[in-house]
Amino acid sequence: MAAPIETQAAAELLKAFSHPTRLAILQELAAGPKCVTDMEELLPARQANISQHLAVLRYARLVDYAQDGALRCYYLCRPRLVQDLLGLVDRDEPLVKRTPEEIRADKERLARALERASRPKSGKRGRRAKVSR
Amino acid sequence: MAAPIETQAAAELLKAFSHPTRLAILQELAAGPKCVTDMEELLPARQANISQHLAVLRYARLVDYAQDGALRCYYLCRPRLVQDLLGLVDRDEPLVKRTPEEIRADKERLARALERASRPKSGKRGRRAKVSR
DNA sequence: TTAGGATATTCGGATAACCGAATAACGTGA
DNA sequence: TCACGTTATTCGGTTATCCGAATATCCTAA
Repeated sequence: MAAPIETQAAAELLKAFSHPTRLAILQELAAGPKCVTDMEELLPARQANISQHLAVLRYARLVDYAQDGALRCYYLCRPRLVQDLLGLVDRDEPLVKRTPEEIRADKERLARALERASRPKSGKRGRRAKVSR
Repeated sequence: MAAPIETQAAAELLKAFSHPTRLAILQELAAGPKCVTDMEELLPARQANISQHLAVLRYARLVDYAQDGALRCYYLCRPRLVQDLLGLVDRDEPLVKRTPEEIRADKERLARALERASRPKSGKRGRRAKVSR
């Protein structure tokens, strides 16, 4: 069974993504490093505001910067994560619709599986479970 | 060049994910359909609150329910999206660190690429661009 | 039809997010 | 050093989110 994710941390990370301006910034940075003035002309937001959002993204460890003279060139410090996530929200999946019957069947199937997992008594093929690690 | 995503809509979608309780709910639903009382005993939250979060998830079209008597069995109506996203935030990527020199090189490379793309004068293989509908 | 279980909604107060304006901090070239 | 360009931070008002409490709605069995 998949280990439950750390919802607190994960939610904080996702919150950093959950703003149109921040998404736009990440999108721009996915195309290449940029400094704040670059972004000012690419986005419908002002300098201070962009800086504020960059602070949020920095805190979430999604971006970092390299100082180049008076400029700060921002870049994605977890590019895979950002690109994959942008890709995910971009694609659209057809909505699933389920009937009560399907749900019942699904629940029963799950219940049986849990049964089996919690009571592996009928051990043909000995006790030597290969521990997952 | 990748089309820019609809940041407004995408941010709204991501906002639905950005709460620990909602993430936990989605995680539970990823394991199988559940009704509210099921979740009450799985999560550290009360009925009304869970219902409120479910309303948010419903509005974001992440979950739907099938009525079964007095019960409402909730399920993921975009299971791929939810599972992939949960998978993404779970894995951790080493943080990239860049030097100003790398950044400069990166910017130059990008600039040259844009040059090439915007000035495709040297047209061997004629003008017949296949228009994308 | 009514009681009771399951779920949703409304309300209100607390907290957090957001953003513009002003200003601070920093780096560079003169 | 100084002025200026670039970016960050602080402040304050507005709006949004969150959650408990109370209550409403819906369903079913008796």
